[in-house]
Amino acid sequence: MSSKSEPLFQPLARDALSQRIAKMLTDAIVSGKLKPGDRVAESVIAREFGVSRAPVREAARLLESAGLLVSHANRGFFVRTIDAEDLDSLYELRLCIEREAAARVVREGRVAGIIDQLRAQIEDMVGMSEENQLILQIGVDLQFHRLIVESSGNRRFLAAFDKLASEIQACTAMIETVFDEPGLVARNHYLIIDALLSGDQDEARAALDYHIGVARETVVGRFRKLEAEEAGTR
Amino acid sequence: MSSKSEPLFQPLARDALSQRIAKMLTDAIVSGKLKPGDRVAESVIAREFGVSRAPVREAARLLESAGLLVSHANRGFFVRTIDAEDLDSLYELRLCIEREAAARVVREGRVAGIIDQLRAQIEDMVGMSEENQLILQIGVDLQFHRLIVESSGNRRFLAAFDKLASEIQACTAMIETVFDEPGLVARNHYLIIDALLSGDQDEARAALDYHIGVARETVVGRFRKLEAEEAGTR
DNA sequence: TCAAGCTAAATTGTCGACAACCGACAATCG
DNA sequence: CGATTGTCGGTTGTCGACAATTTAGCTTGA
Repeated sequence: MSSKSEPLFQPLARDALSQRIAKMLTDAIVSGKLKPGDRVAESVIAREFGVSRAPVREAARLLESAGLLVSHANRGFFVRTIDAEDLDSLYELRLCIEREAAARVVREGRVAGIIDQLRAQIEDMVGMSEENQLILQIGVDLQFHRLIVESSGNRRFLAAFDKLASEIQACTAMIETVFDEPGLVARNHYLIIDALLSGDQDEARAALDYHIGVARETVVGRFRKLEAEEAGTR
Repeated sequence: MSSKSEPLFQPLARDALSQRIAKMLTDAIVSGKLKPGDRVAESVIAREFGVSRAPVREAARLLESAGLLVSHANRGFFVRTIDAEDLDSLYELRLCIEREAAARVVREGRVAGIIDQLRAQIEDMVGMSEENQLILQIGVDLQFHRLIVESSGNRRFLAAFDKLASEIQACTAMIETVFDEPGLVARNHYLIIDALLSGDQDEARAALDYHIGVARETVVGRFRKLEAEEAGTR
């Protein structure tokens, strides 16, 4: 029964420590338990996890290159603070990448291969919006866009997108209500599907210009308001 | 002569070790002393520099996030191998970023502020092309493009560009003659300047589409040939 | 009261050491 | 002779320790 088709055992991930710590820290950040500007002292984290500082440092460097932490020489790591302008820049870069990725998907005729999965993801989003699972919905939302970028076939697009996505996710986690009408946002993704199916590269670009443009305005707008409030209380 | 323009002494960076090691390693890679696929054992490097493994590891992680090294769990670091397709993806991403950056420079009226510096850099390139200083010319070439991206005002554009640029530089260092006519390549940058001065965003985009498109074809083409040769000898 | 200066505690940068692990070669068995 | 198993050198992952630096609290003086 087991010649070679089914390897019976998975490779049993054993990079364990630094990877696991990185994941814990990531979760703490995107879930908001660690807030922007918070200090992340490696010695403290190491004590809490009951490990030495080396793997914590490793994990922190990982999150630094992911853009979730920043490090100041001789002063350690801090949760990255991000201002509205920076977030806006982030969305602009995302737009550049995603519109060309979508165009590429159309150009290389890869739409058919992913259309079912995309539809299913929209359904998921709609379901989550009805249950007010905002955080989860945003996760699937990013997965939807990631799938498009992934099937563009350009590995650099994907790598850049992944980096952006984690930061965007962390930012949106800081905003209480990201969208007024989550259901509408979810269903708007059908417009992207339509554009992809049209087979016209420019139409695909236009669809993403619009879609991401709306998200950009909404999220950055909320963020600006949030900044203004904080400036007031401070 | 030196009130504040030229600070005579640098702040004597005290992150020293890992930073300096990272720079050394980077130079070794972009200059081709370390070739793609080469092993970079932290213990070996540490011995050579006469330091412990910690700062070497730190530096290696830095270069990893810069895309110059890759790490395999429990096996250490290797100089990143890059195939022609990957390089092509790299140029495509670069194009996405740079064309929008240029459009932004025009849109926000920042051309005047950098035009002199851009011209000077072209002159430098021309000079270097006449002295067959190819590696140096490519450095200034990237500086030219970096200046445009920098003055776009989008910090994410710049960060992404810097990451790309180091990889592109490393790749071009592997090719003996990158361009047949370096002087022509240098002077072609005037076309970009003209487009920027036109004040038309689309013209700026088109200029970079063309310019980077040419570089892309040339470099990727050479790289493909290089790959074919290696496949033959292997 | 508050600012500046000083001391002590905490934290980072670096180090050397040890165990776990990988890859290659030698030994063993069929 | 081929394949599996055991062994060995070298490397990485992790640790605890120490010195340099930063931070926080306290004292001092105006």
